[in-house]
Amino acid sequence: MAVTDEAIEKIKDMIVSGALRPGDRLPKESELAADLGLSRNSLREAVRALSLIRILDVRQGDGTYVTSLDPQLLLEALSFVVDFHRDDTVLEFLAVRRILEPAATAMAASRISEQQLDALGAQLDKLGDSPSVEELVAADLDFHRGIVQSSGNSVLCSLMDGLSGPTTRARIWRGLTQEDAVSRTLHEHRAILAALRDRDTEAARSWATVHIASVEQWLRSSL
Amino acid sequence: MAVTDEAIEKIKDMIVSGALRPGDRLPKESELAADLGLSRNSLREAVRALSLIRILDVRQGDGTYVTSLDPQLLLEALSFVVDFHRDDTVLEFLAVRRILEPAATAMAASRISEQQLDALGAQLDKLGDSPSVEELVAADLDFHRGIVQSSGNSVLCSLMDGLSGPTTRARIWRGLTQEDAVSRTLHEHRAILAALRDRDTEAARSWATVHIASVEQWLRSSL
DNA sequence: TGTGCTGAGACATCGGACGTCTCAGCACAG
DNA sequence: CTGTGCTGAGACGTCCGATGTCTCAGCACA
Repeated sequence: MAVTDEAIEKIKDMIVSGALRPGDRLPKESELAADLGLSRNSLREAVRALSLIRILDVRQGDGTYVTSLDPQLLLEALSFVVDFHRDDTVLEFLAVRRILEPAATAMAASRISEQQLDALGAQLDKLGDSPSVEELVAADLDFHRGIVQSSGNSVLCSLMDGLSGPTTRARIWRGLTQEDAVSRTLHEHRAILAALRDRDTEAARSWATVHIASVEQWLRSSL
Repeated sequence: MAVTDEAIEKIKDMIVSGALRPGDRLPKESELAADLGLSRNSLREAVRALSLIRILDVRQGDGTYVTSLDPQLLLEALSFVVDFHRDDTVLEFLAVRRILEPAATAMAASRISEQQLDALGAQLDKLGDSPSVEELVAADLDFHRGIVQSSGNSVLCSLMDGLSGPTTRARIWRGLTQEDAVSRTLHEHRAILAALRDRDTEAARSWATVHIASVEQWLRSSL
């Protein structure tokens, strides 16, 4: 195995074993390189790789630190990966979302706070009836993220964020807005919100399913 | 932004835009470095980072290639990230699995081939009644992977693989095997298989839910 | 025709030099 | 005494050039 790969493993082990804890600072590059028995250049490749997936945080002029290792942070890397997928696998991602989103929405129905409900309502009101594509994409993202956050599972939240990130959604919406989908989407959002307000778990789940399924159906017919 | 980060973005763009396709070979390091306007060392950091998450495949003495970009390959990186999570978030990962696994099992019920069913049955028979921990972990992984593969959604399959990889499962099983969980698990596996044989979507979904929930319950009580 | 050698090309690794950035600590003005 | 601004040490950022190692295509020979 290449020395850089070894270094990646060793740093990983140091963190997993607890020798390095979240927020800890690593020895300076030259020291760490000496400890692990490789050159600074090779070590830097390892550090760079770990920093791309948000394990390490390098601050020029300061030092290198272990990140908080929050699921939220680590799963962010997922969206980077998802960006590489082409249209033919978008459907599969959407199918996964169709499984997760209704479940998350149902979970939220029994846990969401009045405050959150009001925030979601205000957001829908602010959007109006004929938003631009960018506004709609942003609002759609915010709306669903707000709900999933209320599910109380941060892993689930980050996963959904990664799976249906801006890029994916934009790609879908680019075509979708040409139909009557805009008003239907807004209507469905309101229905979901109403179900949440009623604390109606099953209604929330069903509306979320309908919501995703309608997108999926459109996408399937247009590919 | 650092030159290396720019390079990562540029290489990503080249792939996403289609200038570089899966399987394509990149220009040699020195050339690419010159094209992107940075040194070979810095470029190498970018390449290493992208190879860690399976976007690029570097072969010493040959060249650097774009991988197949299969969802399966890319989501492999997920398990690397999951390894960093500590016990307190394992429950959240399990909760996500509790959502996905029943859905995947239900999907498999209507699509799985006779051949696959026989393979799963043979695997269960081979395991016997009192397997070792390692055998059980491996068998458990294989069993569920086999089912999820039959769901026909490769993204779902890779995602599940990443979320409940060897490390996570081993961690859970280490404690779980001390109880009567072994025989109960084997029994549940057989029940799931029977439901699949009957093409009984709902029974399959329910057994899968029960299966995960029992693990979750044990885990929750022992933390 | 098949085997084995060989050299070109590409990645692997290293060590050192220099630039840039951050932060703590000191000096000075208010 | 307090707050501002400078300054220098330390750490990361970047680059260069040299050398080692590996892969593969192509040639020579049996």
